[in-house]
Formats: sequence, structure tokens, C-alpha cells
Amino acid sequence: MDQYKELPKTYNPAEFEDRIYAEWCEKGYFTPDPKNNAEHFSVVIPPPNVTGQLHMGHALDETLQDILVRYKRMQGYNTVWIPGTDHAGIATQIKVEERLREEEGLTRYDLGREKFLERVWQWKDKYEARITGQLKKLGASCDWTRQRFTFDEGCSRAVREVFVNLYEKGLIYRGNRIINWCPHCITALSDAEVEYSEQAGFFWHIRYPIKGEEGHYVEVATTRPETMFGDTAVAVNPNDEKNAHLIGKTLILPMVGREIPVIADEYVEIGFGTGCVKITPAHDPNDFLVGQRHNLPIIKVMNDDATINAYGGKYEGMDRYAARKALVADLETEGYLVGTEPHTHNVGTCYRCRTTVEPITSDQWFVKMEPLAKPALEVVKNGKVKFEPERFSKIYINWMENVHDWCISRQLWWGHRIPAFYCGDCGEMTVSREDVCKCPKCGSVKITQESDVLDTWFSSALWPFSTLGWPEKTADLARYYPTSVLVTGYDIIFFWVARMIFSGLEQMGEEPFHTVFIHGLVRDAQGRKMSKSLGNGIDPLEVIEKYGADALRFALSTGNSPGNDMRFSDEKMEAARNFANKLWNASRFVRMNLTIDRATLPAAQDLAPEDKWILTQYNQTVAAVTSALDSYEVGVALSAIYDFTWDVFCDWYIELTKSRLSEAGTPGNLVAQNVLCHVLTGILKLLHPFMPFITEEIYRALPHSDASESIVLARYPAADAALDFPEESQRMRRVIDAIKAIRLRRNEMNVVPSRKAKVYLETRYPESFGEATYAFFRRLASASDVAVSGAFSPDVISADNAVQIITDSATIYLPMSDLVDTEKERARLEGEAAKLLSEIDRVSKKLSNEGFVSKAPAAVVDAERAKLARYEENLAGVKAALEKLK
RNA sequence: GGAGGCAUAGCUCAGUUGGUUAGAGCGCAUGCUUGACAUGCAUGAGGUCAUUGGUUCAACUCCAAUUGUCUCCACCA
Repeated sequence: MDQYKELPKTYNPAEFEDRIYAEWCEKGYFTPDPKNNAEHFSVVIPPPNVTGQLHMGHALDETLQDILVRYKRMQGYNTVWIPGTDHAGIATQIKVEERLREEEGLTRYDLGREKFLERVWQWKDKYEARITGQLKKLGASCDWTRQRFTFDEGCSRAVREVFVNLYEKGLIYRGNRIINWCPHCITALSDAEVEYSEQAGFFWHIRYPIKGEEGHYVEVATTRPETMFGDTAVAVNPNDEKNAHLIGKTLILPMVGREIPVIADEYVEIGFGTGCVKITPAHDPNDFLVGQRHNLPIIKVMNDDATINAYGGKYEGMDRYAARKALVADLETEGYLVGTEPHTHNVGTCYRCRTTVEPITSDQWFVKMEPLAKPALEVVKNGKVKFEPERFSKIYINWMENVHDWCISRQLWWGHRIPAFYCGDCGEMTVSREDVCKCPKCGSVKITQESDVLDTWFSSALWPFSTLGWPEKTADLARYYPTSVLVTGYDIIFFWVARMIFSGLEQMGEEPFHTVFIHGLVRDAQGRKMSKSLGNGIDPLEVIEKYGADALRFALSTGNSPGNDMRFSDEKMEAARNFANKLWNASRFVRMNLTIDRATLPAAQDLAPEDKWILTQYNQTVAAVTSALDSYEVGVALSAIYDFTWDVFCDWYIELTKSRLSEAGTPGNLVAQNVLCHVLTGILKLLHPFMPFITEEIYRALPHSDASESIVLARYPAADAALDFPEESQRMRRVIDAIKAIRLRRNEMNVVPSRKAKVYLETRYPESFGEATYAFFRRLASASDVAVSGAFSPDVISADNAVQIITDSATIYLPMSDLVDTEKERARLEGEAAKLLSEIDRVSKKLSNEGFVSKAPAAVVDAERAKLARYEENLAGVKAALEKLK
């Protein structure tokens, strides 16, 4: 066998991980065979932003996806995982601008739109390459022949198509509405892009003089006094007895001198503050609505960079905060300031640059959400799209039910330019799939394209079908849409998942995926969010370098339960690496004992009891792992593999085979080799989706009987009823229990392993303790010899010359009387008897409960009865032992 | 204001439809170079499963309330 080779003495992932990944790519394993007519399993990657590099959150996301993808691929599905990156409009533009400023002292305006965009494309190429490199390091089995970018030609065509579609249906409109404005990024933001944070501020109480009533004022309170330049009314609640008389009066805006009316609107809460609210339609979303109801003028007092404009009079040109300070001082001097009180409130900030956003009226493009939200709600409510875990569907529904129209225009340069064209002569606007050079209305060629670009999430929303070639009717689209599962963190349900769902439904008429598998955040060892500002981020590449990609993947998937955050620590990495090392060494041991060059599972009649036992355990593990993976319980699946590998296979089965392995050339030796090989190969396959590299490396070194040259293509194990041997498993269980009991007693008595003692086994199950098992006692229980009998006569072994151990299936005597303190021994036995008595009491009470016996399932009742019998038997044994002791 | 999560061993966390004596990793203790692994082997100590009540023959598990804690959404000038 040509792949057959030695495993190096130490586990050194760096030695083989890159090499193996390169081979996988070269062989094209990740590109699905077009002739494979099996059911499809398709996944699109949540495209990482080309702003930088992958962090631990990405590593978790990709690991989970790769586990599912590899699992399904091994199960024979026509599997594809489409990789790609996101152009990340604002985020990337900010990064490039920052670098431009730092390195060349330039702004984007210095370069101009075209030159600046060239720089961004250069940046994109660099970081996209870096990200794909990281994905490969991690072992992600993406189909790189299908790699995409949200701003590539195909995606751009898709974006344009969707935009025009929605526009033609009246679902995209242009309007002057209040939006969130980031004065630093100089662009509009959608609601989702605003993050609120508590900030300390003040309530300024200001009085507005009533016209014609010298000495009378209306008092209002505000947290943003500088917006008063844009006040166009003061509102009171018409049902407010205290203030109703003010309605219809005219006020004079202090410092400005403009006259504004007092209006009635129920939006004002009676009893809160003075009950009088200044209305600034241009700078507050609620005031904007009030303004619409009362046809109030909209006076915008700020420029795009949040400096005050001409409406601010002498404050013109000042920054909003400087103007606020100056204005408050002036109001105080002039006697308009009634008071200042500290106030903490939630302030909206830009999710990219943290600048406080300014609500501002502006001409922007919007997507009308109501008609889109309806079907998007429906598919989640009727289960066509399932969230895993289910609770996230509530969060989704709650958001979708309260969604506002989506502001999609951004005053940026980096992004999909809105396909609206304006005629310089007649002012006609044309929205078109093709670039417009001539005005369709007046024929003028003075055409300019809308300079705004689209929200980056507009293109990500199309990702599940734009990556498959839409709007072309491609084979991929027919085969892989809808995709099978979307894996992502709960933090982008609104930004992305929701928008993909309504976009998919609207454009494709079908939901973009059936399942949304949500995971939590990766936190640091103290449970804090990893962030740049805290500097507690951990670079996945550094971890891979130190421990290997497999260990990183293991650490990220073990103990991970869907939707829950997890902590990441060095400790976890060490545990992961130790497991990899364990597997490596166990494999090395198996490998060095092999003489066969092809493993085949022996016929049942040739198998030893321990073989049947391990096969049964293995089979149960396979069933547990597949069922866990089928329900996205990645952590549960992995822990089943871990336990089986370490505790069952390594700690027991390998030990149990050692005597047969030492007898070269015997039939038993060959059987042991074959079973070892079979089970180890099975472990590798079960584990491959989680730890792809080490499993591949070992797989190639084993003489397994699979036809496939790579474990990537091997068939995932399936539970097999023919491998269940309950009878033999039970027998083996008794032997193992006896060995453990002996070890325990010896340990309690501080007997060193080198001191051997004969084991006398008194048992009702002599068939469980056949001569073949004696070697196990010698090897694993420090037995010098073994004798088995239904009952030993007192002249063979008696209590005063032996330690007695009572187990469920045997009474064991160890002739080590010199080590026994009779008093201690009696105390121990009495303690055991007491414990058994209390258990017997508990169980018999349960069994004498009429309700339990009649209503509980028969199997449960039977189990309790068996338990009672066992306890009673053990108690009799303990009592007999006590008897003998005196 | 609305919604949701979490609360289990010293620490970090599992516990898949209610049913053995509630598990793991790390840490701790004791003993071991027992044919691969000290990144190891063996053995052990350690938990009233936050509190209270309810449903049930049976509750760590389901329901309600309470307390603590974290998060999301909305946002009152």
C-alpha cells in the first residue's frame, strides 16, 4: 500500500497542515462533481469584510460551517461551500481614508473619487488575499473556484437588477425624511447602523417669551439646545389643563427672534417636565412626525459636518458642541436659561466610527419595508425558515414587525452607485438597468448619475443568489438555491439575515435558506467581548501557529452550544492540543503494531468479547454523533467522540488488546489488528469534520479498507445494527468493573502497582470471567494470577487472609492481609452497608408507591426492581464479609 | 418601556424530547516512567443543580413568581 507509512514520533501540526490543504485544493475535493445527482447541501459563507483580517469570531463561524459542510460531503451530498468577501462600504472607506491621512496626509477629496477608489481596490485585493489565506489555514473546505466578492461584476449586476425591480414596483423611493446622519463619515445611516450608548449630559430648561404678553414665558427643556435654531413650534397636549390655554399663542425664539406657534399634539406627555415641548422637525424623529401632522416648516440648522449653518445666526460655522456651549452661555446672560440639570441619556452613535449621530432631514433613498416584511415574517412563522436555536425567531419576528423603511443611500464613494440618472436640462430622473446617456424625456445628453452609493448590506442581502450567478439562470442557481443552512452570529440577524430573507423571497420567490444556525460571540478568558479598544483580541493565526488549526477548531467547537457565547482561553487550547496529541499517539501505537496491509473487519464468530464490546461502544458513539450533528449540536457531537476516543478506545480497548498484540502471528493477533484499525479509522472519520488535518494525516498512514484516497471523500460512519453485541458488552462491562474495583481498593490501601497479588473471583457469572480475561487482570489490576469460582471454600481463601471487594457481579478476594487494618476494614464495610441500606430504602419506597408502579413505563419500573435486587445482593455480600471478619 | 439569555463542582462549561448514584476540562489530593502518549496512567475529594411555589407516580429538566446577572430592541422632549 503506497500510502502506508510511519507516523513521526511527535505530533507537529505545522509539519503537515499546509501541505495537506494544498493537496486538497490541487485535487479539487472541494469543488462538487457536477455529475453527482445526490441531494444538494449548499452554504454561502457570511462574507468577511475586507477591512482587515479574520478574528476569533470568524474562526468560530467558519469552523462551524466547515464541520457541517464536511459532514454532509462525507455523507455523499452534492456539497458546495461558496466563499467570498464583503466590500463593507463605510468600514472599508474609513480604513482607507485613515491610512491615506496617516501615510500621505491626504483626504479622499484631495485624490478625487476615481483615484480614491483605485486605492480602495488595492486595499481590497490585499485584504481579500489575506482573508482567503486565513480561511485556508483554518482548513475551511470552500470551493475556491466559486469565490465571490459583493462588489464584483456579477454581484454588481445583481444589485442593479434588484434596485430597478424594487423601484419599478414602487418599493424603492426617494424622499426627504429624517435619517441618522454621521457627521464624521458624512453619510446617512440606516436605523440598524446606529448603536445607542449611555452618556452623561444635561437638561437645559429654557424659557421662550410669549408674544404680546410681556413677562410671560413658556418653559421647555432640551438636551440639545443648539437645535432650537430649527424650532418651528412648541407643542402641548390638548388635554393638559395646565397648558391648554397656551395653544394658539405665538412665542418668540430667544437669540433668534423668529416667531413660532404653540400647537396641540397628543405626542406630548402630560406631567412630564413642564408639559411643553420644543418642536424641531429637521432634527428629531418624533418632532419630524409632529411637524408633518401640523404642516410645520422644516428648518435644518446644520451642515453635513455638524457645524451650524446660517439659521444659527452668529453661531454659524461653529461645531454643534461649540455652538451649544456658546448658546447656553448667552441664554444664561440674557436670562432665558431657567436651569440646568444633569441627565444621562441614550445617545445614538455610528456603528463604524462611534461619532454621535445627528438626526437630520435629508434627501435619501428608501426601501419600503411593509410589503417586504409581510412574507418575510410568514416564512419564519410557518417554519419554512427555522432558527436554530428556535428562540432567535422571536427576536427576528419582533424586529420585523416593527421595522421602519430602510434608508439605503450612503454619501460615500466606495459602493454600488445608485442607478439613477438625472437630466441636466429638464431634471428628469431615470432609473435604469443600463447606463443612461440620453434623457428619455428631452433627449439631452447632459446626464449625471446619482452620486450616492448603496448601503453595503443591500448587496449582502442578495448574497445567497448573487453568488450563484443570478440574475442569469445558471445551473448553480437551479441546483443550489435555496441554500441549506446559514451559519452566523446573533449580532447580525437584523443587518443581514432579515434582509436576505425578504430579498430572497422578493427576487427568487423562495426563501434563501431553510435553517439559520446561530452561534454566540467568542469572549476572552474573563468573559469580556474581544475588541480592538480593549486590546484583548486573539489572532487565530497566532493560535494556529502555536497549537495547530485542528486544536483551534476543537477548542472552538467543544462545549459550544448553539446561540450561547463562549470564552476562549489558553487553557482550552491546551486541552484541545492534548487531545490531538492523544489521538496522534494512540494512532502511532496502533500503527507500529500492524503487520496487515489491509484492514477488514473479521467475522463475528472470530471476534473476542472485548472486540464486540468496543464495536458496540463505537456503534453507539456513531449514532450519538450523527444525531447530534443532524440537530446542530456540534459540541455534543464532539464530546461524544472525545469520550469514546480517550476513555473507551485509548484507556480501555488499546490496553485490552496489548496481550494479543504481543502474540505475533496468532489468529487473535490478526483479529486485534483488524479491529483496532477498523475502530481507529472510524474515529478518524467521525472526527474529520472537526479536525480535518490530523485525521487526514493519520488516515493516510493506516491500512484501512476504504476505497477513497482521502478522508475528505470517505463515507461518514453510520450506525450499524450488525455491530451491536449487547451480550458480550455486558460481559466485558463486568470485567472492567472488577478491574476498577480492584484498582480502587489497592489505591485506598496505598499498594504500589509493582506488588502483585492473586485475584480470587467469586461470581455467578463465570462465563464473563473466562480464562482469556485473566490477562486483563494481570495487566490492568496488578494480578499475579487469577482464580474464578462460583464459591471458594474457606480453606482456599478466607476473610482473615484477604481483602474483600464486593461488586455487582462478583466478590473479589485479594490475599493481602498484612495490609489490612481489621478495624478500618470493618468500618469501611459498615459504611458500605449503611449506604446500601439507604439506597434500598429509597428504591423500595419508590416501588411501593402505587402511582409509580402503575403509571411509570414498565422498563423504568423493571430497572428499579433490578436495582433493588442488585443492592440486596450486594448488601448480603457485605454482611457476609463482616461476618467473616469477626 | 418591551423582549430574550444565563444562574449546575474551586474555575470554565456540557447535560439532546422529565426516569440509574447529575458529567467533562482545568485545578486540587494520593500513587505510578504499567510496551504510544508526563501534552501521560491509575484513584479520589468536591454539587441541597439561585430562591419559592406549581404540574407529575417522578423535576437539574416543564410552568409561574422572586432575586442576581448579561444582552438586544425602542427611546420622553
